[in-house]
Amino acid sequence: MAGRKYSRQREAIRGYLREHRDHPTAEEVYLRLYEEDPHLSLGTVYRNLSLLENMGEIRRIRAGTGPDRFDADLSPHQHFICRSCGKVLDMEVPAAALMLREAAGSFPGRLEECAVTFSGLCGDCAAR
Amino acid sequence: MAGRKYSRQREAIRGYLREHRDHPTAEEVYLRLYEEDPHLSLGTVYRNLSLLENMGEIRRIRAGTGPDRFDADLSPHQHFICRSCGKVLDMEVPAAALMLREAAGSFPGRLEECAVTFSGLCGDCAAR
DNA sequence: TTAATTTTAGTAATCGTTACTAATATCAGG
DNA sequence: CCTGATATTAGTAACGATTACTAAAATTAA
Repeated sequence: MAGRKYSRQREAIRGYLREHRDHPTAEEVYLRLYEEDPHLSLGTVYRNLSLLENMGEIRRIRAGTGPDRFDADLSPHQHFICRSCGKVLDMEVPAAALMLREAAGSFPGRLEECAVTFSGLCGDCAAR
Repeated sequence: MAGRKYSRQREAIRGYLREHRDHPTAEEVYLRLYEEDPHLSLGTVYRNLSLLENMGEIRRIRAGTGPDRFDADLSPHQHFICRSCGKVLDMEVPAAALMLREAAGSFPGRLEECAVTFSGLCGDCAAR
């Protein structure tokens, strides 16, 4: 598999993301796994998150501001980021697929990706 | 108008963005205006771009990777970023408005913005 | 003209992330 | 089980984009 070797650290990162679907940042993953492995390095977390992304095992969510977040849920969905509390919520917006098709039709190149990110106030924050 | 004073620098930045619709970065704006005003500071450009954004006069485009870009075109449209040459193109995707309405309908908070960014290869880069 | 307030230039600091390097871990072949 | 080639790591330094700081200069209302 392309000269890739097993790594305990990568396995832990992969496992953490599969169990925690709250879109953690690299640092959040690091802090949590550091508790069980005090020799873990932040750079290792960043490197493996990028690796897992390239392998197609996880998705990177580029929050408007602040650090990137990561998601092991590969099903087609979008994200909402609350501008007040920073929470990231999953969104199901079927029209997104339609939009990609509509855009790809008239585009004179290769349209590969489409990042959709909603923002505003989440239910909790809007209640105030 | 909210205790804001005139500034020659801000006027130059506003003017540059209105005349150049190629989605320049803060540094590109700085380098170009620096030629006419060798005392201009990069921090001043960043500060005024954020100010103009908050005043609703320009839009900030968060490119996937790399620095933010700015756009004085406030009409509803989306952007495409070429992953090969970095060029930013305007896109007209009517379904985007539909998507926002669809999402807002079932959302239990206040859905304010919807950032859509396409990526892939532009026409020129795809030709190779 | 004056005085309050905003803005600036210049620089330092911050944040998220990537790059570097020597040491360690994995793993295929003998 | 060794052994060597290669991948991976920890730790730290460096990086790019942006923001924060501060004293000086510009704007503006009275």
